[in-house]
Amino acid sequence: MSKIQSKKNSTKKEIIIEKAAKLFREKGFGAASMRDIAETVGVEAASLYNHIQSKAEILQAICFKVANEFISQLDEVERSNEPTLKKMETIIRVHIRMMLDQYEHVYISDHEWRHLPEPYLSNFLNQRRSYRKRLSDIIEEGIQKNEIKNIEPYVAVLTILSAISGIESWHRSRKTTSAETLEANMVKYLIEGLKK
Amino acid sequence: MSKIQSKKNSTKKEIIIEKAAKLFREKGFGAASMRDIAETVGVEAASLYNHIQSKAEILQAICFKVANEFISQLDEVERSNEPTLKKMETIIRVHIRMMLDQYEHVYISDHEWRHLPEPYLSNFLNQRRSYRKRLSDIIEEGIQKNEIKNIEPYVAVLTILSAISGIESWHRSRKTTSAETLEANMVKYLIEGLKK
DNA sequence: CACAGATCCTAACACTCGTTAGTTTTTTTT
DNA sequence: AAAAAAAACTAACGAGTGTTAGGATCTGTG
Repeated sequence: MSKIQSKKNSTKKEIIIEKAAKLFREKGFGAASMRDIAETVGVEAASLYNHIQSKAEILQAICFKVANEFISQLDEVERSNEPTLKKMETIIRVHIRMMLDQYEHVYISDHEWRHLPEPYLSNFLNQRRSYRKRLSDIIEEGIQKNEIKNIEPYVAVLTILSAISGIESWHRSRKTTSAETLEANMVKYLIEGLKK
Repeated sequence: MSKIQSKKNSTKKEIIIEKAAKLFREKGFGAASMRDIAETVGVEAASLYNHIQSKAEILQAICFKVANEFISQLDEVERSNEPTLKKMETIIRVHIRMMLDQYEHVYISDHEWRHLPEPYLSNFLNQRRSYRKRLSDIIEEGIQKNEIKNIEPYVAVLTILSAISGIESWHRSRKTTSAETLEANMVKYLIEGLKK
């Protein structure tokens, strides 16, 4: 049982996941081969299997790490007793910053989840549905409390999450707009649209 | 020279493109094989090559058809002398309806363009950059004319286009929200966010 | 130093991929 | 009905896929 040196193991595993993430984002999960990944790690393809079990496991690790991070941040927001608009602003900022700071991982979780093997795929989609439902409930509560404008909550959630996921495109651009400007203006846009 | 029966030819070609589009959307360009496409068309894989030149050609046809449609709609809006807010609403509605009516093609154009071979890839990206610049110019003009709120035009464009492209997720859902409700609410959200 | 275990390598397997060649069948034209 | 054209088929190519087996090498502990 290799428990003692698990620190070194997980370190190498993390390197593999990090390099793989970059390639998955650049070329897509299907087009990035194990040999591609191995090359950027500086090793032969077969050697990767001393640290991971399969290509799919890398994708799983990325997708569920991101999902868990979003969920635990939402837990926190839900526990707080802020007004609805403040809650939504916090959530929006969390999403924007995740997109700015962990671009690679969030992008993969957004775009490559369909390559997850079952039962992870169903699991992931259930988590996502549940997450959006919770966001939608926050908005619905805000409408009933007359704190935000009357808008179909599902559509508002869809609009917000999709808008933010588009930051991917900024990330690949020549960045004439700074990250701060981007965050400030997108928050402004998305929050103004919720106000009464 | 086969020009006379070009109608029957392009008809079969269109069938292939349509079936391929469905598969590209479901499984991604890379994961959808020529043999998959052939099966849904009801033919052997090799027979496809009597009507198309390559797998990539199918992707090109889809991406550029969509791009051209958006561009020509934007031409029309630019020629009109409506106020900025009205222009933006028209563009937003065009995008939403394209997403509703031509889901499969628009989705592919949004998500699978990276698999375009050169020089089509550069071409496509140039067209896209130019398109976004034109949208951004409309917003900038609106700000200078004091018709809409002071917001970074690039960020507004990014937000609008990304939000709409998220309708993809609605399309795959159980649709407890009707298309009309979706369009009305998304327009409301995105336009309110632009108003002063 | 010697042993153990972790990590690497080479080689290969069993597929699948897009595409081409060559032939046969179906459809259209004369 | 004969000839020509279009479209289908079978078979195969070369390349690339994720993954496994088995052995070599490196690393750290006793």
